[in-house]
Amino acid sequence: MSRYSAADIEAKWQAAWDAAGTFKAVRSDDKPKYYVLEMFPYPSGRIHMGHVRNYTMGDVIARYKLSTGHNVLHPMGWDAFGMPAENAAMASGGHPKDWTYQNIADMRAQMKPLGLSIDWSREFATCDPEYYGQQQSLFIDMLAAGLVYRKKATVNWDPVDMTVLANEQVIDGKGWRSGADVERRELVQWFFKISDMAGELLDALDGLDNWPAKVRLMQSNWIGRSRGLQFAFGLTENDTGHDRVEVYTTRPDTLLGASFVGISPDHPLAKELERRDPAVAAFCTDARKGGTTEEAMEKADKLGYDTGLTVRHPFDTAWELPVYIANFILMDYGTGAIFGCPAHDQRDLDFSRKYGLPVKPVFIQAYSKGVLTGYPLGFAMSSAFNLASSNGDLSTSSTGELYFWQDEHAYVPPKSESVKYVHGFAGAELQTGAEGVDTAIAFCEANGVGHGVTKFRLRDWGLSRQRYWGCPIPVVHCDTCGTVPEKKENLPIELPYDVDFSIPGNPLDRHPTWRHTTCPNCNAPARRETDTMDTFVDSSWYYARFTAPHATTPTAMADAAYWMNVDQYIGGVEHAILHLLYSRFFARAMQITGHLPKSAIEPFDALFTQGMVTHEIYQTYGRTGPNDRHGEGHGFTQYHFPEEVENRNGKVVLKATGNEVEIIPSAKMSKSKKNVVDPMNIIAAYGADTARWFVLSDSPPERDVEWTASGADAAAKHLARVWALCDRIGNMDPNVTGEGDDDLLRAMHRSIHDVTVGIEGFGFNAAIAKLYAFTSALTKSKAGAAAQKLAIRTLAQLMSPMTPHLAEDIWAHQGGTGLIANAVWPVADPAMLTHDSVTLPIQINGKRRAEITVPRDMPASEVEKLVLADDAVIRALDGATPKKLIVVPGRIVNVVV
RNA sequence: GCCCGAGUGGUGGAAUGGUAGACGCAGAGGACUCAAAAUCCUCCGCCGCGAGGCGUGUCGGUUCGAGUCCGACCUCGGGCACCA
Repeated sequence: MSRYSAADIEAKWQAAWDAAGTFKAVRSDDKPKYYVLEMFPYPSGRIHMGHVRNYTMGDVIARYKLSTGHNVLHPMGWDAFGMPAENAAMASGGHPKDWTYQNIADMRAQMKPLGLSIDWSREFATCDPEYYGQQQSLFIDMLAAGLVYRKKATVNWDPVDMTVLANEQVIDGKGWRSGADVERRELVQWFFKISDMAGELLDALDGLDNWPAKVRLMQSNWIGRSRGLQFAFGLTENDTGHDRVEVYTTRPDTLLGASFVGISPDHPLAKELERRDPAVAAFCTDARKGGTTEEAMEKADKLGYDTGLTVRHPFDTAWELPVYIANFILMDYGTGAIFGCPAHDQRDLDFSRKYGLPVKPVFIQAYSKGVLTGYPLGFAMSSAFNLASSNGDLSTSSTGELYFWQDEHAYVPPKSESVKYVHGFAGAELQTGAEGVDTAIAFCEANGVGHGVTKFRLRDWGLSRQRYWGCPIPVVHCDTCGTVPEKKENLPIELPYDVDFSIPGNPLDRHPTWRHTTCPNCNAPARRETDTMDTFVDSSWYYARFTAPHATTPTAMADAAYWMNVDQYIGGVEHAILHLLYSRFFARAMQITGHLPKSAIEPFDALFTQGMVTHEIYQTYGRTGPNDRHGEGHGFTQYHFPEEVENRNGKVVLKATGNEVEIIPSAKMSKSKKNVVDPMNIIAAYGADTARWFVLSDSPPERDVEWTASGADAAAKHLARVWALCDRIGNMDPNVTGEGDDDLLRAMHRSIHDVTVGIEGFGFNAAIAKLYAFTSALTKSKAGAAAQKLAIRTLAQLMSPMTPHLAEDIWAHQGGTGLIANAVWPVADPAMLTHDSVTLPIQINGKRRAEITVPRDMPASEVEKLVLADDAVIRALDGATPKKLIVVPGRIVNVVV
C-alpha cells in the first residue's frame, strides 16, 4: 500500500495545471463568466495564514465555478506602493524598488505551492510603470472631468521627517516615527471630489444585497447623511464687515433654547478679529494647536473666547446672544459655526456652565426619569413669537412657570419619544427625532428663517502624499500657465531610481533634475508636481485593470464589459470603509471618463469579509536580574513560539525546560507575541491541501479561526485516510458485488447536495463536515465495487475545490477523464435525496416522546390513526384525551392534550 | 455618547419555526502490539442506579411547537464620534 505524500502529488499536479493552462481566463461567449477576486496583498515579503485563508476561500469559489461551466477570471497582483518600502530603505540603505520586487518574487514563490487556480499571466504590481502610467492617464481624465481639484487643507505635518502624516500616524500628538510634535499646517493638496457623490454612494448601498449588512451600515455611517436647517443669525452693529453668522443645525427644534453662537477659529469672522486683536490671535493660535487626532481632541478642554459681538435671535430681534470663538468647532463641517443649546446638548451645557451662560429647556419628557424631577410639566408658549419671557432673567419671570436647569446632565430626548415643548412651536406636543426636526424645519421655512438642507459627513479625499514610493501626480506647474496636466504621450511619468533617503523629506523634491521639465502647454521651463498619490488610489481600480492588464489604456472596454463586475470579492473587514468606498467612487469616475461600461457602476456584486486566523499565546513569567534596568523583583512576560512548547500529560510545557506555560486564548497572530505559524512550515510538514482543508474546516469563514496543531494533525490524518480509501477501492475487483449499494449512493447524492449548498452559501465548514460524514459512510460501506468506485470519484470531486491536488490524484487513480479541475460538477438526483419511508418524531405537548416510521406519502389521517395507536404514545398520554393532533407531513407529529 | 452584532457541551462549532449538540478537537475505555508509535472500534450536555427530569446568557411574550420570531435586561465584541 502506498503512502500519502503531499509533496510529491502537489508538485505533480501544479505542473499539470500549468502545462494545460487550466486557469487561463479566456473571453468567450460560449459560457457565462465569473470573476472571483481576493483583495490583493501588500508585498511584505512573507505570506501569513491570513493570506492562506483568504486565497483558499477564493480558490474554492473559483474552482467550483470552473466545474459548473463558467469562464472564470481569478487573478492576482501586488499592492506594491507604500511606506514600508521607504522605511526599509531608510533603515537598511537599500532601494524601495529593489526591496519591493524582491518581496514580490519571494511571496509569489511562497504562494505558488498553495496550488491556487490563478491566472498568473495577468499578474501585475501597482508599482509597475505600465500600471501607474495608466493610473496617471486616468487621473488626467478625471481632472478634465472635474473629479479632481486642488485646495488648501489642514494636514498633520511632521517637522522632523518633513512629511504629512495620516491621522493614524499621529500618536499623542507626536509623529509615530520621529516622535516630533506634530503641527497643523495648511498645504495645497489634491482632492478627489468624492463628496459630490455622497448621496449616490449612500443610496446605492441599498442595492448591494450580497454585501454584509454590517459593511453597508459602516459605509452608511461613514458617509453620514444628516437633515437640518441652515439659517443666519444677524449680527448687531459692529465694524468687522460681517453682518451675519450662517449656522447649520440638525436640531432646529431646540432653536428656542439657544444661549450662544460659536464659531470656529478658522471661521472668516474669527480670522478678521484675529487680524485686529492680538488677544484673539493668541486664542486662535492656541485653539488650533494640537493634532487633529481623536485622542488629542478628547483631551483638549472646551475653550471659548467671548468676542464681545452679539447676534439677534431670528425669532425675537430683542433677544441677543453672545458670539464665542470655540476650539471644538470644525471649519470644514456645516458652516463652521453653531448655536449652543445647553439644556439639550451635553457639550453646550459644559461650555455654558464654564462661561456662565443661561440654560433654557425647550422640551421636557412626558414622564420623568429623574432628570427633570421637581420641574413643572406641561407649560407651553402660546406662540413661537411670544417670547418675552425667554429673554432675560428666568428666575424673576412674571409667570413664575419657567424653568431652571440645575442638572449637570443635558436632557437629550431619545428617538421616538413624545415630548412637550416648553418654549415655542405653538404648544406642540411632538415626537422627538425626525418628526420633530421636520416640523421645526417646516415652521422655520414658513417664517422665513433659513431652509432645510441635507449634509454629509463624508469629505473629499485628499490624495497628495509627500512621499517617494507612490504614483507621481502627472501635472506640471508653470509660471505662466499655472497647473497643467502632462500630455498623455509623456506618460508614464516614471519615478527616478537615483534618490537619496539619507535625509528626511521627499527625495523627489531634492532630486537634481527630475522635477525640472517643460510646460506641456507653452514649452517654457516648468516644475513637476513632486507629491505622489495616496496608495489607496492604486487599489481603487486594480480590479478593472485585471480585465485587460496589458492594455495601452487604463482598461479595454470590450474586456471590461465582458468581465466586470467582480462577481465575488473576498477580503478582510478592515477594508470595509475606505478601500471599498474609494473603489465604488472610482468605478463611477471610470464610467464618467469612459473607462468602464455603465453596467459596472458598482464594482463588486458580492462581498465576503472573512475572519482572521488566530492562535493561542504561550507565555511564562520571569523575574528581572540585578542588571535589569527595572531593578530586582519586577516580573516580565516572555513569549514562546508554538514550536517551543508541547503537550505533556495534559499540560502545555516548554520543550526545553519542562516548565508549564500560561495560555492566552485565541489572539490575532502577531510576531511580537510569537503566536504565529508560518504557512511555509505547515506546507513543508503537511502539504498545501492540509493547510487549505484546515483553514476552511474549523469555523465559519466570516468568523475568526484558531489555528491549532491538533486540528492541523487531524486534517492531515483525514486526507491520509481518504488516500488510503482510494487505494483500497482502486484495488477492488470491478466485478465484485456487495450489500448496501443503495444506501451508499443515497449518501453520495445527499453529500453532493449538501456540499454544493455549502460552497454556494460560504458554508465551507459545514460542507467539510458533510464530507467527513460521507467519507465515514464510504469507509464502512460493504457496497459493490461499481458503487464504491463511483462514490470515491464523487468524493474526490466534492473535495476538489478544497484539496485540489489530492482530488486530482484520486481522479487519476480511479480512471477519471482529463483533469478533475475541468470535470463537470456532479448533480444530486432529487429522487435519491428522499426515502420511501420516513421516521417521524412524535411530540406530546412539544416534548419528544416516541417516533413512528411510515410511508412517505401516507395521508395525514392515516398517520394520526397510527400515532394514537402507538404503544409509547398511549403510555405517555396516560389516559388523557388528545385535544388536537398536528401532523407536519414528512417532518413531525405533535399531540396536544 | 451614538449605531450595529453575538451569547449553544471541556472546546471550535451544526441545526428552512419541527428529534438541540451534526462534524471536528480534547477526554475515557477497548482491539492490535513483547511494548510503544501508528491505525481501528466504542463512549462522551447536566442530574439520576433507573424510569425519568433539566437544558441554547436572564426574565417575559407569540406559537400545537422557539436556539431560531417579538419585548426588556445582562455580558462580550465591533464600528463611528468635539459632525453642531
